[in-house]
Amino acid sequence: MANSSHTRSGDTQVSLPGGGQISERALHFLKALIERYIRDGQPVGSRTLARDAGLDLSPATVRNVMSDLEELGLVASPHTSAGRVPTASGYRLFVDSLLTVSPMDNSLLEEMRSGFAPGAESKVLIESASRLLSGVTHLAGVVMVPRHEREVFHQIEFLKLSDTRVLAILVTADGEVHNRIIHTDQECSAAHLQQASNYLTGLFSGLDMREVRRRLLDDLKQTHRRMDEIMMRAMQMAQRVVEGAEHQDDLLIAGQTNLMEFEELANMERLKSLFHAFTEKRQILDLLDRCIEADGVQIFIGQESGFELLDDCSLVTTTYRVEDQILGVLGVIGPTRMDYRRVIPVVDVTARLLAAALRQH
Amino acid sequence: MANSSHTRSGDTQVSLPGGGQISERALHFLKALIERYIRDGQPVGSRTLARDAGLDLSPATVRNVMSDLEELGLVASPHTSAGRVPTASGYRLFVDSLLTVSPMDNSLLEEMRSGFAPGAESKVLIESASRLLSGVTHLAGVVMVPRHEREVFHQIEFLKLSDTRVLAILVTADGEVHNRIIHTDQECSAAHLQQASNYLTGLFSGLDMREVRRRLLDDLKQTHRRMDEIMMRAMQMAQRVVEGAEHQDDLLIAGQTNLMEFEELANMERLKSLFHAFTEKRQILDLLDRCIEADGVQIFIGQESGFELLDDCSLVTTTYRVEDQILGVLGVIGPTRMDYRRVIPVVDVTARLLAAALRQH
DNA sequence: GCTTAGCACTCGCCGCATCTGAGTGCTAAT
DNA sequence: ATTAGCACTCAGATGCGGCGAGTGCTAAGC
Repeated sequence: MANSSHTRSGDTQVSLPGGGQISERALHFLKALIERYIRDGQPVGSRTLARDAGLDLSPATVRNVMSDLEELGLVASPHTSAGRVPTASGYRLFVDSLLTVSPMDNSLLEEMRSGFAPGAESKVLIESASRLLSGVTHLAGVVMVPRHEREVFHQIEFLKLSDTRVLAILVTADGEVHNRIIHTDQECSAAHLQQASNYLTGLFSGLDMREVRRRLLDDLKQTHRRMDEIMMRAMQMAQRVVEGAEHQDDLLIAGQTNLMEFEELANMERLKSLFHAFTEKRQILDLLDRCIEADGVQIFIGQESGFELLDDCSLVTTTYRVEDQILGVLGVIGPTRMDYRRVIPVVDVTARLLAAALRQH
Repeated sequence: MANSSHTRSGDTQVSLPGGGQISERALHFLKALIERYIRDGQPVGSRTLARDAGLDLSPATVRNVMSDLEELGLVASPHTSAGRVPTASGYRLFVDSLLTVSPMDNSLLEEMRSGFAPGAESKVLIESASRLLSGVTHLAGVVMVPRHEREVFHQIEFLKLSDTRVLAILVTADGEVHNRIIHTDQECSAAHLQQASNYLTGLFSGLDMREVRRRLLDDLKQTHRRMDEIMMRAMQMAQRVVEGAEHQDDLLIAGQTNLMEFEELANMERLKSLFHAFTEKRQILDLLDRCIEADGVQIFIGQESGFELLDDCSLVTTTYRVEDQILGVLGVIGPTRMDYRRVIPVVDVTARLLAAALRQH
């Protein structure tokens, strides 16, 4: 066992994150194997790989190398007489150091760019983004919409609907509009409402929602008597609006049905719970939340998501931001066996396009 | 062949919509067969049916009757040595004349009633309805939301966002709020906007949207010069709002994943296209549109929907209305083999509860 | 004249054995 | 270090016999 590694001694050795050593050549084979497996989804045998790798070596040699890769836990064979399949760690290594992302084809870029109607509302833009993601990659596209917390208060307005109902309209700096109907016990005149909205808008305009919420609470507590009654009521109404808009951060998913195409997921049980999670959204949101601080494209492979449902899935995400302010996260969900080379640039570009479109507000 | 019908001559004969004759007893068997089939989804054999029907007849007799039913196209056998399965016409006859809907259990009624938060916004109520439908029946619940056309204009308000952008808020009589951001070439002062909204609200309040749209068009054409410029511009803005709100009639679907439980639909191809139709919504909407004039609970069985995707599905719908005004359609989609006895009252009650909740506006 | 027992028959399904082909690991030769 | 050769493994396809559920028909029974 002193040297079971089938590696030419002259070959460059590379050390693995896991601690092992691996030859350049073995990595080359791993790359070829994964690319092949991504292409047609079937275990790759030594003969095929020998042909694929372009190194003019015999299948027997390849077998030796594959045996090493297996020992390192980078590939596995579903059963004795099948080829090899990448493991999660195999994919990990692949995306981290082997992957050469293909630059994006110009016509596709153009197509994607035209997917965003310029000047549209942010909600529409976000829908476009998720539709594009799923359409172009044939996977499920996800976009987490701006967390309300990070939005900036712009103005608030009250509209009398009837004697006891007031419509509050909260406009944020990015042009988003939130409505809420408030039932009041006391009647408010239009003039009072106007006054209230002017007051609040002056007070909070330009602050982010977290700050607004904080001040609202403080002011309500402290200045209990100093304010006149109308302003007091205005503050109370404002609080209800702001509270109602809490946890507005939502998730848009498109192209879920795309996932039904993949045999590795073609299992009713799994699909059902997956789709269920998609409609519940909560868990997916939590997951995306974890990506929000990261820079650049993030990839979760298989169990890395720490979320059993997505064991056979990968998640490719990135943040989109306007003026260094992170607005949200977008990406795709698909089987671990997805075409990372193509998917990664698409996710990246979508984020940039979305950000650019949002910047126009 | 003069009399191949295995029917006691003393038995009451009933004529069928299709033209044939059938004995009361045969109908009783049909009913038992369908109920059994709905229960456990497997072809029903003569022995089982003999036991089930409670008539103390031998399997042989039952076989004769079943043979008649088959001749009439009410049941079919998947293959020689399987039992019988209801056909679409069988189900049709069943729901039309054999079905005894079970009165709704009180605790369920209570549960459903509490599913509607009193005084909530109509959007929330509609969501509750679709969630309830799918939750209680374990099928997919659909609710078509009020067609904007039929809604009644209540008030309109304009809010200045920036120099060139105005937020238009359209409130309908049922408390629904529609926003739209309008880009204007010319700057509008807050006073002008106030004036405009007063003017328009006075002009259109109480009219239904169809009427509003019509008048808007007429007035814009005819009174071209008689109005001052500000009002003119107000009308133009209003038109853009109303236009934008067109075809707002939308569809809410809940519990799609429930459909994955049924083996008769457990076919990736079919499921995929079904789910696709659910996200596209267009076709389902058209279908529901056809139910809008009907009174009471409507049932489409299998191909009756005229919509290939739903060949193995049934659709149970009813309208919900407030003060004799039809607001929309709701119901469930599920496999033809669904428990109509239970589903029909649920659909019915949901419609009533939703209507009652909406009436509070 | 219905009803029913009896019987031959059909046919899907299950388990079993067999065969094939792809792919492996090992060993010995180059 | 590489490779040809070989024995071996194993999933998947194919074919076969038996079983059981269910049918249709016929003839006997009430």
